[in-house]
Amino acid sequence: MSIVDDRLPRYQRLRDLIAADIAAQRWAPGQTIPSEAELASIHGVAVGTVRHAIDVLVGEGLVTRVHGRGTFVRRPAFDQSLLRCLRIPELEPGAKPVLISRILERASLKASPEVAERLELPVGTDCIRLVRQKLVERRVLRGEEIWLPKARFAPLLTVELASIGHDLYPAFERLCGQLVATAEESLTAEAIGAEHATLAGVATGQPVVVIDRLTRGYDRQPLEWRRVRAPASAFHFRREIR
Amino acid sequence: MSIVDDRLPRYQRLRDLIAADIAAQRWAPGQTIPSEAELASIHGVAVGTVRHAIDVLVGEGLVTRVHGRGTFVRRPAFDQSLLRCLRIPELEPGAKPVLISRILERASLKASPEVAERLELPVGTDCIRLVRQKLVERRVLRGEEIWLPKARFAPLLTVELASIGHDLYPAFERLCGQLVATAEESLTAEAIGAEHATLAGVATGQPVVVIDRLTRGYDRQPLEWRRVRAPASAFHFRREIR
DNA sequence: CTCCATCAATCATCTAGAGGAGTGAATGGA
DNA sequence: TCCATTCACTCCTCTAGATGATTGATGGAG
Repeated sequence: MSIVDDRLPRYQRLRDLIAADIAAQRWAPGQTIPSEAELASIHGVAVGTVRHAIDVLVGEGLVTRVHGRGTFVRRPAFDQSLLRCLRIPELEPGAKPVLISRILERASLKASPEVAERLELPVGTDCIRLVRQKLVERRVLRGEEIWLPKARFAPLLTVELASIGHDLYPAFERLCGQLVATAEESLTAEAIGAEHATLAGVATGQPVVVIDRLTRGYDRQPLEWRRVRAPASAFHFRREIR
Repeated sequence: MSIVDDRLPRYQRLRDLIAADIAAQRWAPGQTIPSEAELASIHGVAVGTVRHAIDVLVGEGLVTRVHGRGTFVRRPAFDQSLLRCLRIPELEPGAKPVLISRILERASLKASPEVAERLELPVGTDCIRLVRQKLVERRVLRGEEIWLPKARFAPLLTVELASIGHDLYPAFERLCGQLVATAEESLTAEAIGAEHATLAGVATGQPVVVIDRLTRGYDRQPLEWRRVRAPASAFHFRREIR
């Protein structure tokens, strides 16, 4: 797949080798990779060079170091998702709100040109479409339309809806063996059309934020395309510029 | 101001020292700091430790390294601003659109509770309020309301409006000697009220994005609080999650 | 059983170098 | 004048260690 370029510095080549091993799931997410001393002796370089390579991987978010324990393959940080910028209404002070999800539709469909482009598939490829709401205490937090390539996610069509659960990514892993590695998100806002208003839980014409998410596996292929609509009033995003 | 903590590792202390010198404008933005070898001999540490300290500063965006030339004090990257996510309508293909700004109001006012909180000033402190539009070929791109502490920005009240120019931050520097170091931005969306619709160039009730920006100087004090409204249809933001 | 000291494994910090590679200015010949 | 070479300066890569800090497991004392 990815050939290591001899002209690169050693720490870069080492980074590529380790990254390839992670991609090949040689070490599962949450588990440690070999210790720095081990990697140094395996690859015949100094520990400093191994540290440099791992520094790069840490910067890229592929691994995390824990002092005294080891270096761990990291799961992607979905707590940084734009979806986390949707304020959850606090019903009772102190009570932890419970997020429920309700799947309203599940169907096998052919990829439209738009879906095909997003999922990087030929038009007409078999796909799965899920329509889902996220709820907090019976109130709609957001509405979601999800597209998945059927080839990878066929089990989702046949299992009981209840067994999918409220979080999709664990289900991807449990039922279909698909691990999420990265995601790209984009954000726009619009006045919601009648066709989406009910799903998002707002009145037609109200302002909503539209969050698109494309998740990719460790092989960099698209796994899921999702379009989310939520009331604009609930959305608040912050960032720092330096 | 900031006391260097002896318990911290050397590279961290060194980072703090260098950062303090940058904050004190000992080296101007765009200029080099002393070479790694020099810093090592000045502070009596190994070059590796200096490199580590500078690695941290690079990660924080305070400096940039250029191979063979030196390490430079960096200006903040405002090309990452959310304001850059506003699509500029392309009127003629190939033609580079010209951004014009028009100051509609300029006044000296007392800080309201909200303004005071944002600028971290006592309520009632003298401030300057600017109301401004950004235009592309006579079309409104966004509307802005800007608050500045009068103590730092008094010259802006008396100069000719034309001499402020289209970009605010160069004017801050040129006319008031104020350098922008960092900014915090936040984003929400709403249906625009009648009081802001004209400024933002949209009809009342249309969806707009609201971008708040607080800029700070190298002394970490707030310099400017700005609230921007722009048509939601023009806004598009992307990010990657790893 | 609980608490605490010990210990091995692991990452973190730091040193002191050698040699490589990119940059820009000075130099000198065509 | 123009261009290639040289050279000093800078950051970059890499080595081979020593020592410190953190963690989790183990085993003994109370």
